[in-house]
Amino acid sequence: MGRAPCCDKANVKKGPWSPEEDAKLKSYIDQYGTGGNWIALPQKIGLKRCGKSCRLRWLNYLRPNIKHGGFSEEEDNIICSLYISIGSRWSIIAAQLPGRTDNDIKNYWNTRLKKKLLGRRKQQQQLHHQHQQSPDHHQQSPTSTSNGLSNSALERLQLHMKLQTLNQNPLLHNMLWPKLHPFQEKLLLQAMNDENSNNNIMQLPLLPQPIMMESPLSNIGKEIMINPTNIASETMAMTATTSSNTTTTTTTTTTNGILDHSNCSPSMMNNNNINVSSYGGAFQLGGGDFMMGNLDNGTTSSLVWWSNEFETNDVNYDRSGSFSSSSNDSSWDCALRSSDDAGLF
DNA sequence: AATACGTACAACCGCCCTCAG
DNA sequence: TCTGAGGGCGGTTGTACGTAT
Repeated sequence: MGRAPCCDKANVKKGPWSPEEDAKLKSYIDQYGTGGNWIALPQKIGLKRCGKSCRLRWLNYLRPNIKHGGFSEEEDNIICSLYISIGSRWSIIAAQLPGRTDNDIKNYWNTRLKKKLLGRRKQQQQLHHQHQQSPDHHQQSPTSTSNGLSNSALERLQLHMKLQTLNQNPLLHNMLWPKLHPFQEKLLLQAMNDENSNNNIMQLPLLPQPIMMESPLSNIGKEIMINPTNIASETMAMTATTSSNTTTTTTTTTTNGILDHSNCSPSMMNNNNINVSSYGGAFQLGGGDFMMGNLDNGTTSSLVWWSNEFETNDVNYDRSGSFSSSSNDSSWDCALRSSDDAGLF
């Protein structure tokens, strides 16, 4: 049985609010408050509006001290930082920006800030996806990418990547990403901890050993070890270890597979460890930027990394690879390929 | 001047959560 | 414990306005 509607939709006005309606609503709430019942409110004041519509109008436009437009650089920074760490939880983000509403921030993000930060890459991706939608390619869900990550998660990764790049240039970093207020830093850390506690955390110690990884689904030893010195040019050895067996696969890359961990973001490194949360990390491998993340589509789980197109637009920088597993302890597929997009192999 | 296209944003939709009965 | 109403929230749509052709 379906839920009863909150109002009589046939007799409810929709669309933009008139100044008269605004005045009625504001005047009543100023005088009596909302009374804790938005559904009953429009009848009380003779408005042919849904209670939810009244609530939205009040919260987003009529209540005092609401700011519209004119987002500052600092606000951009806060929105971006929080989006990276907690995703599209607009109400939480709005709570950190006095006078801003979740709707306002959401609109600002979707129409301007996202384009400002990701515009170039987005265009490239759209072109690429158009290419991929040929009959030879798999159909993709409109809300997911080719590797199964949600658009939101991918955007957050892309933004994180952008931040890593900027972090390597103190001048740019300071210009574009002003230092966060200590409270904002605390909030970020808290949000990240909350997220980490609910997901697989992977430690990526940089040790002079071949790349190794264990199944994200395995309960033991979730870590990847990456050789920080030269990995043989043109080839890369990988060992995938699961809880029940170990297989080794050697694959080739089209470029020198030299890991330059000196370019890892300081925020991602701690005593030679790279901490990767559920939404991934970033590092450089042989001149190309990589992002890494754990993805789980319900039936399979895998650690995936993919490259970020560099400003050179040189396709030689585009590489991606992934590990995948179909069950907790089954064998793994490992691959690294020259590509401009990520994917499972 | 007319039309097409792009952008910004207000508002709606519907799902999920909370809580009272 | 269950159920349903109300509130909260994120995603999406509709439309007005600006710009390009």
